[in-house]
Amino acid sequence: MTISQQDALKGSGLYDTMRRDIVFGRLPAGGKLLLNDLRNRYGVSISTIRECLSRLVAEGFVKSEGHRGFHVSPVTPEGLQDVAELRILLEGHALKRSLEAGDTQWEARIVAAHHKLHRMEQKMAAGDYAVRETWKQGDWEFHQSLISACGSSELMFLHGTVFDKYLRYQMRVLTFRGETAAAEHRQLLKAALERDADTAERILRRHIEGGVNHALENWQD
Amino acid sequence: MTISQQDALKGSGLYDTMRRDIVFGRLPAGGKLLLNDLRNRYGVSISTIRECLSRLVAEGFVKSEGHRGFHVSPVTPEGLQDVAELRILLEGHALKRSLEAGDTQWEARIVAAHHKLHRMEQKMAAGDYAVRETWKQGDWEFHQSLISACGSSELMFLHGTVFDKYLRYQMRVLTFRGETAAAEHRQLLKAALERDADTAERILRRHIEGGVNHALENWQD
DNA sequence: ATGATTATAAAAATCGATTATCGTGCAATT
DNA sequence: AATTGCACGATAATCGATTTTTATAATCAT
Repeated sequence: MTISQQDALKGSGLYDTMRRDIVFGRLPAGGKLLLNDLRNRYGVSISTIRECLSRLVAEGFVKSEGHRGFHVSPVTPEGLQDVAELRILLEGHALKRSLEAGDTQWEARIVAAHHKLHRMEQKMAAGDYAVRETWKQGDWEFHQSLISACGSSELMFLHGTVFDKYLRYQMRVLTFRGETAAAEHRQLLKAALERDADTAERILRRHIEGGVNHALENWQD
Repeated sequence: MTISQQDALKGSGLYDTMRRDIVFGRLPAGGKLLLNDLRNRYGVSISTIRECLSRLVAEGFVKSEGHRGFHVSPVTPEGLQDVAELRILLEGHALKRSLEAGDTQWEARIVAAHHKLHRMEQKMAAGDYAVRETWKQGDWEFHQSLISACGSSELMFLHGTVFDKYLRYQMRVLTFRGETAAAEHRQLLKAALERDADTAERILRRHIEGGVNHALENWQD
């Protein structure tokens, strides 16, 4: 018996879907979130929607104001700077720890993750914009793999959330920055395998700040 | 017309109460959270309880396992180390930024916050254990005030949560470490006012690691 | 007696409906 | 004409009940 599409969107499945919808802009930044609309859109009851929204509020993807409902967190240039600095802080620290502690299995993980990402980057470069989300998924997984030997689950978890907040800003930019980013990913992998923490951190900072500038230059509300 | 005590525990009021109950151990670490019990305990419906739990899950105070319910996040020595390192990273960074950017109003805030904290520390030293929670509230507010000029609301928010996770470990320790901590708070205030970032960060690290060691030495499950 | 299978009870997850709150437009008063 | 108060519609927040899932106990077969 197959699971119907309706049932697939319950519980944590709904949460994943809504978080994605926010990160990838299908629920527009700053937009009002009507409970009835969401109920229709996702085909679940108000209670289930609210449960999900509570989680997203706690993570900062959604804002709630007293008894006046919910809306997607707005995007601002300052917010981008803020989240980017936080990502540099968390990922930079975790990266250092990971390079110190990573074993051969970790090396295998980052090589594998980079390979998957690289394939997506090639498709994007070839103009196949359909893989946009898979591409960014690969991006996420590569960066997570890099820090996966840092030894702190708290840090990994926080980084995952902050990365998605950063990603939301990147997804708003229509022009492509893939070539530069791809080169930085290669350099990052190389530095990681060579356990060159200083270089890795420098590239990471450049990588993130490059994304910030690209987003600011092509800003549109 | 007065607001009844029942109604006071709705919405975000319930959230504050439950988070406090976890941090201060009234909902014991690792304990199972029965929805019916919680409904009776807080006098609200299941839906409201679940909404609140979702938020606490997102923040990491509560764990949820598939369709098998909720339990308070367990405490482990590794978890303490983990959360302490994260606090040093976040608070240390924010502190540096705050010392760079803080104006006179910020100075007034940290002096005021330290004064309130100091009063509580005196009461604790005099044996008035009834102020335990107010004391730790003052602790929280002092550290938040120190970093309040860092310019990043994301960072402040994350620190607030991480601080509470750290605090939960401290509240489990019955023996008193007040004198040492109070001295460190004084040094921290002094270094902050003198804009001596290196000293401030060194004291902060000692302050946090001191708490970790104290908790580990007096560990009890 | 032991392992597998089915009934039963307990708990979680979801839903539809009710209640409380908020925002808006209309009317009344100055 | 402007401002205040009131009523109505819309939306959010909460609840009690239903459905689904999981855990436990009992039965049956080997």
